[in-house]
Amino acid sequence: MTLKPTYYITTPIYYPTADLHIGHAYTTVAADALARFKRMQGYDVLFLTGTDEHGQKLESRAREEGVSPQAFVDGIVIRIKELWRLMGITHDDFVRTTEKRHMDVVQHIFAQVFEKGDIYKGQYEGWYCEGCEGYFTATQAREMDGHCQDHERPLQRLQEDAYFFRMSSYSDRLLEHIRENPQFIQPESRRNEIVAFIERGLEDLCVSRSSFHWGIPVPFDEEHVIYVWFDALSNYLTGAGYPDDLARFERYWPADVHLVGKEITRFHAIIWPIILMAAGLPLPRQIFAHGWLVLDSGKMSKTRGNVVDPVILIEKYGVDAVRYFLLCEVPFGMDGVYSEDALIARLNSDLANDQGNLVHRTVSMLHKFLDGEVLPPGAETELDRSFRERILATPERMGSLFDAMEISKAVNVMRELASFANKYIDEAAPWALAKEGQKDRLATVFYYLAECLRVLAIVSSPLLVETPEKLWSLLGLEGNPRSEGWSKAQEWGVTPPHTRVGVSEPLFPRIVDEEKKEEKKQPKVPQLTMKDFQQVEMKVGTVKTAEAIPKAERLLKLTVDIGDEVRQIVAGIAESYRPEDLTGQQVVVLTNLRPAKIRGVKSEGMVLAAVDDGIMRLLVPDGRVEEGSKIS
RNA sequence: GGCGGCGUAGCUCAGGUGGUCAGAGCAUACGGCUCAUACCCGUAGAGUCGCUGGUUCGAGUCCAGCCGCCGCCA
Repeated sequence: MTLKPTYYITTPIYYPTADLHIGHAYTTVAADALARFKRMQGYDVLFLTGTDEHGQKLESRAREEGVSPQAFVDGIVIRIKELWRLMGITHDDFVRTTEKRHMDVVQHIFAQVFEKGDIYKGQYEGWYCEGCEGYFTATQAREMDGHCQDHERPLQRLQEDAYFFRMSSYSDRLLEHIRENPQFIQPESRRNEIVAFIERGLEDLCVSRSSFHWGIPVPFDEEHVIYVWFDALSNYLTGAGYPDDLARFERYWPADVHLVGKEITRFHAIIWPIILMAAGLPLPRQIFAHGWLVLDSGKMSKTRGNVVDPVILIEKYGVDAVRYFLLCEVPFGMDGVYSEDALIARLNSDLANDQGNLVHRTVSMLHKFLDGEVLPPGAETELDRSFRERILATPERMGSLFDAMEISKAVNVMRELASFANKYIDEAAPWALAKEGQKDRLATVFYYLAECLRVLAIVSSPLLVETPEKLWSLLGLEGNPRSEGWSKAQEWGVTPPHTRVGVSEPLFPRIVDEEKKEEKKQPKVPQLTMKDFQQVEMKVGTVKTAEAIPKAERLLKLTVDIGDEVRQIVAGIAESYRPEDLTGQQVVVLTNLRPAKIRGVKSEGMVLAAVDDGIMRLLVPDGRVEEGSKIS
């Protein structure tokens, strides 16, 4: 019997009329990150997702396809589960509303609320369109001028028997609950909307339909199926074992958070709590409405053909890049803009340049300077101390941000640590330490860096699914970062001294946009004035001696007579000219170039040559001229 | 139409209760480094803080009006 605290988190259950897009993936990845974080913190997590498989729309979609509704959804659900597998989603249960266990729950609740008197049979009256097979509200009917545009026919006033849920009598209780529990509906703007909505007064809700049959039958009246939202919302109870497995149910219920898209806040923040109150069950602790991933090209829709398929993105960029983008790009409850360019920018700047390169340069240097071994650290300097404090503060800062649902900010804290580590490397300058033979300092710096990478592996584990483990084994550590536990990231000195690191390969390859690369290759050439040009001094010279420079395939060391002096010049022409052919050759020399050492060889000028596809051709005067002749 | 929110550097956005609040990241430019995935580190922006009035010694920060965008209104 475990005494672990529990954490129950849910996603909405998705409507399987078509494959899911990046927006669905966003919700689920966010929930997954939170679930993973809570597990690492030691919570007994129940992470639930699923599919909402009933309703008229599905019934008619299946009819269009010429298959049964069940066969139709079965096909799509397989693909949804495959998507979650691809994205590394770690749900503990997956509720399909067509499962018997769920249908039993819904009928159980419905009957219970009916017996209590909060569901009653009445007459539904409204504006009906035969083409739409649906009712419109009075407001909608007025706006439509009593006429359905889609089907070009007048709305009919229809009446039918239906069951109603007495929501009206719960509005005060619900309002009170919302006011007393500010965390109940988040973010605040959504809560205000909900409060405003309730304050206008709640009507009873029609919770049965008889115009179609693809749904869960009202237990005592086979003519009617239960309203889809009543059906769908109850999945949160099904997943927790209600009502048969009471031990499980009491352990996990009430849910800690229902993560939902902002478009379905109302169902979760009004209908669902009232269903629970009517059924005598505790309310969930929080409904969190997140924003949307909006396309820069406008709203995502099937008809526009701009639906973003997460599977394709994962194939192109890898699951961790896609997850990172989703988690980092959409802040707390706000909308975020999706574009492939934005994803690439994020991947390159954050993952490849900052974090991936940090790992790669650290491990490469460990091999180069310390033979791949993490040695015990020596004395701690001020620089080391601030680095250590920064490392150890990271998990806690990230943790409290996760708890506040500020996932993107938590991601940022992680990024800041990588950035700080890069700065630490620059300031510690291990290459200089190696040159000076400061072995003790070197050992300390790399021990600190190893610890930093260890912590990064742990704190990135809720966000990413492949890279943290790769990093872990690269660091030569035992086990894997996920099972380390969050608190291990707050401990110092966990890396055993003398650990040997593996061979590094870039964790996140940069995505290079070929077009942009071309642009960079050919920068705009600035226009020079005559005055600019007159600053350049070029003279004709004659090569006196020429010899190869050892270990430098392209370079030749020349001595060139430029009239009043003989200069030593290193020229990158060895691939096109043999030294022995150059003696006596006249060349053009840039003589007022600042002297430089190239491969340790002094060079006082530059020999001009044309380059054609790698072939060098020396610029020579068209006829012999005096050494030192100026070029103008 | 009613209620609510937003409009700040090229881009994405931070900026309790009015007075170092004119900022961060990305992008760009320049400088540095050379361990590294042309990477990293440092420095740089004058952006009328949507517009117009007002309150105030002083307003992105409060008030009014206007313009534009968005959310909720079963």
